[in-house]
Amino acid sequence: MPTKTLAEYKRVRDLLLAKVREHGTLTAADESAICAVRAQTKALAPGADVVCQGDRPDVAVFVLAGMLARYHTLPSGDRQYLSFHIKGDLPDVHGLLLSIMDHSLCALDEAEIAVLPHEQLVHLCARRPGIAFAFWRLTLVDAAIFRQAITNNGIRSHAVRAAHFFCEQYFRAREAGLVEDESCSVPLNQSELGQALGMSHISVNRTMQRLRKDRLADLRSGRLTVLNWNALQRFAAFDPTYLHLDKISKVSQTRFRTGRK
Amino acid sequence: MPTKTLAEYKRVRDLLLAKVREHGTLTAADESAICAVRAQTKALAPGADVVCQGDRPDVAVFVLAGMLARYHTLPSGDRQYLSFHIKGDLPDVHGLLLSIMDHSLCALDEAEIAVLPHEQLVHLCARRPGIAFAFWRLTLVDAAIFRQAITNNGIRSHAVRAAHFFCEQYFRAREAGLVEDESCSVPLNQSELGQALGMSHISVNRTMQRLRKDRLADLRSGRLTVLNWNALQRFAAFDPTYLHLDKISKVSQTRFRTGRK
DNA sequence: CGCAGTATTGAAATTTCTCAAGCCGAGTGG
DNA sequence: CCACTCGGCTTGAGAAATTTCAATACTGCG
Repeated sequence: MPTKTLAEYKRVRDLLLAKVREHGTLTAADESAICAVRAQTKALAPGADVVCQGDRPDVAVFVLAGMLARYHTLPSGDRQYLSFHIKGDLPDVHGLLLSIMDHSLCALDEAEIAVLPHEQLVHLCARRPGIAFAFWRLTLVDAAIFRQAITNNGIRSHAVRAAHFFCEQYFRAREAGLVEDESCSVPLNQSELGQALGMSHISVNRTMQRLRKDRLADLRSGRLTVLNWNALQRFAAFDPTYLHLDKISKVSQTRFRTGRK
Repeated sequence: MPTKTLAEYKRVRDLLLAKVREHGTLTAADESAICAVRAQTKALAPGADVVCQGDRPDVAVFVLAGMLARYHTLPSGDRQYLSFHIKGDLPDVHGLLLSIMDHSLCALDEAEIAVLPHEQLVHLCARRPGIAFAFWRLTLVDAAIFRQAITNNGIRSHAVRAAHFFCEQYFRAREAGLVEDESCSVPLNQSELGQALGMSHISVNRTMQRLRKDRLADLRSGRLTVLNWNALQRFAAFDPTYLHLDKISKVSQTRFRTGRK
C-alpha cells in the first residue's frame, strides 16, 4: 500500500474518531473497531450530486473537505436547500435506516469525501452500543438544526433570518477549526442563499447590503466574513444551545455491557 | 394491582410494541424486553406543557391519545410550531441523547401520555441493537418530517403550503387509524395554524376559504375534513415518501448477534 | 477584449401583513 | 328566554414587505 494511501487512511480515521468522540464516550475496543472501518475517498466537483432523491444508497458520506448540501427538488424544479455540511460531518447516516432518499446531497464547491459502506456501519452499531449512540446522537443534532431552520424560515424577518444563518455557519465552522481571519467558506451565491432561506435573490441582495452597512457580516465570492460577532449574534438572537455541543448526556455516564440478553 | 391498571398497562404495551415493530424487526427476546418497560400514564389539559425549552428531562413521552406539539419560543415570545404528534408517536426520544431541550412540548387538546424513564430506554437500547435501531429510525423519520417542513414553509405558496400540511396530518392520522368520515382531529385554531405554517392568521383564514371553496379540505373547530383526497394531494404535490412507511431497510435484513466484541 | 456568472439597481406588480371592526355560536347568568 | 360575553372566524382597506421584471455594473478568466 503506497504511503499516500496510508496517510489518507490515517487522516480519515483520525477525523472520524474525533467526530464520534464528540458525540459519545468510547471504550478502547470501540475505538479500534472504528479504526477498522474501510473507506474510500472521493473528490467531488462543484455542483456534483452525491446521492439523489429516490436513490437507495448503500454507503454513507463523511465530509473531509469542502461543503456539501442537502436539498429538496420540487416537481416544478425549484430547489430548497435544507442543510450545509463541512469537514467532519456525516450528512447522510440516516440513509442507514431509511432505505429511500427523500432528498438529495450535492457538493457546493470542490469537496472531498470518504465513503463508508452501510454494511460496515450497521455491523459496528449492532455490536457496539457506544458507537450506535454516538452516530444516533449525530443525527439528532442534525434534526435540531432542521428544527431551527423551520423557525428561521418561518417567523424571523429577512435580515434576522440571514444573520441567524450566518451565525450558525460561522459557529459550526469555528468548531471545526475552519475559521481564519474572522471568515469561513460559505460557497453560496445570492440565489442559492435565497433557496436556503426562502427568499428571492433580490431580497437576499438587499439584506446583504444592510448587514454589510451595519457592519455585521459580509458574504463575497463564497466567503463569509463576520465583521462583529457579538453584534451579529445579538441581532440574530442566536443561541447555540440547539447545536448541542455539550456532549455530556445520560448515556455517556452509563456503563454499557454488551454480551448479555 | 387493580384490573384497571392492568388493562392500562396492556394498552400501553401493545401500542408501544406496535410502534417499535413498525420501525424494525424484533426478536422474541426484544419484544419481551419491551414488555418489561414500566411506564406511568398521565392525562394532560389542553395547552399544558410537558417539557420546556431548557429542561433536562429524564423521561420520554409516548402519546396515547390527543395531540402534542413541539414548538420554539423566541425571545419576543412568538411561537413557532415545529411538529405535531398523535397516538403512537414518541415526540421526544431525542432527549435520550441530547441532554438539554432546545424546544418545548405541549398538549394541544385533552391528551394522554405514557412516561418512559430514559434510564430504562437507554438500558434497553444498549443491550438490544434491534430496539435501538427501531427507536433511532423513529427519530430519523421525525427528521425527514422536519426537512419537509423547511421546504413547505420555505418555497410553497400559502395555499399549497396549507394543503400539504393537511395532507401530512391526514395521512399520518389515517395510518394511526384515527380517520373517520374523511376527517381527523387537528386541534388548532387559525392563529396556531399560522404559527405552524409561518403565515398570519388573516392569511390562514383566506387560504382556508379558498381550500373550502375549491372543495379540497376544511378545518372547523379542531377537525380537519378532507373533501377530495385526490385533488388535495395533487394540488399540494404531496408525496408521502418522506414519511418512510416502508419499513424495509438494510438493517431489518441483517442478523444481529449481541455478545461478541 | 469579451464572455459568463454574479451582483446591483429601479420601479411596477403582487402578496402579505396590520389594524380595526363586525359576526357568529356556545356557554352563562339574570 | 334573552342579554351578555368570550373566543374564534370573517371582512375590508391601507400600509408594508416582497417578488418580479428589466436593465445595468462588476469580476475573474480564457
